[in-house]
Amino acid sequence: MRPFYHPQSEDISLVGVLYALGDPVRLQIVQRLAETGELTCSDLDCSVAKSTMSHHFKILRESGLVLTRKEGTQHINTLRVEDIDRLYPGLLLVVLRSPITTNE
Amino acid sequence: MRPFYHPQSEDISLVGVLYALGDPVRLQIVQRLAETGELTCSDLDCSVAKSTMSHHFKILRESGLVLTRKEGTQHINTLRVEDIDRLYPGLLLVVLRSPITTNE
DNA sequence: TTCGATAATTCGATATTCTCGAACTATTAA
DNA sequence: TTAATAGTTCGAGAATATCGAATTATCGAA
Repeated sequence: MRPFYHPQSEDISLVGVLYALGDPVRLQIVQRLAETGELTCSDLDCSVAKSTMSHHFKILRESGLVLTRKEGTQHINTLRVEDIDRLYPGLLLVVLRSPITTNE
Repeated sequence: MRPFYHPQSEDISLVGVLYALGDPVRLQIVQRLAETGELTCSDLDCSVAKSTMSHHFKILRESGLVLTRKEGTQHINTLRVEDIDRLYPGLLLVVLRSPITTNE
């Protein structure tokens, strides 16, 4: 298993972040992360397959929205709140203000 | 040619808007629309095919970001600033604050 | 009216991306 | 070791994007 790629904050692009947010599953992950602080894959009871979930976390990670660290057998995900707030002030507020989308 | 579909403002979803913004060509269109007020397809010198451009405008329209009206042979596009600002206050500011992305 | 010219959409084919289940890797605990 | 848990990677089929060519719509001139 290769180590995770996390972009430097200067390599985070707006379009990449918006792309990552533009999916109902990923948007919900980000909304729950913002509420709870951190989450593992399996904290989310989701309608999609485990492998798909892994793919979604990869996109969130590589867009710069999420930091993933290993702890034992789990991967713990957190929002890169400071980076995103500094680069795109107001964006996370918009995402949080909207009610959690029940998976459509 | 069927008439254009434009969602009612109550049918505009955050994830749909973010999806529409999460593409470099569409993001640039929105940024330019916000600056110039209105644009036709052919106002944009773009690296993508005409048919692809048409597809991008369709996605912007159906997400609720853009209103398209016919005037003679042209289709004039405007941002639905009031709807978006009311539904997702701060979102357009985030998009505008970031420098126009040269088509990557 | 008919013939271009202009503007943009629609169509059909290929290319890219998404989703899934199965197989695999890594870590911990018995 | 072995089994259990957590998550990734792989390969195939489904969905979406992009392109060029054909089509629709409107306007202005012959």
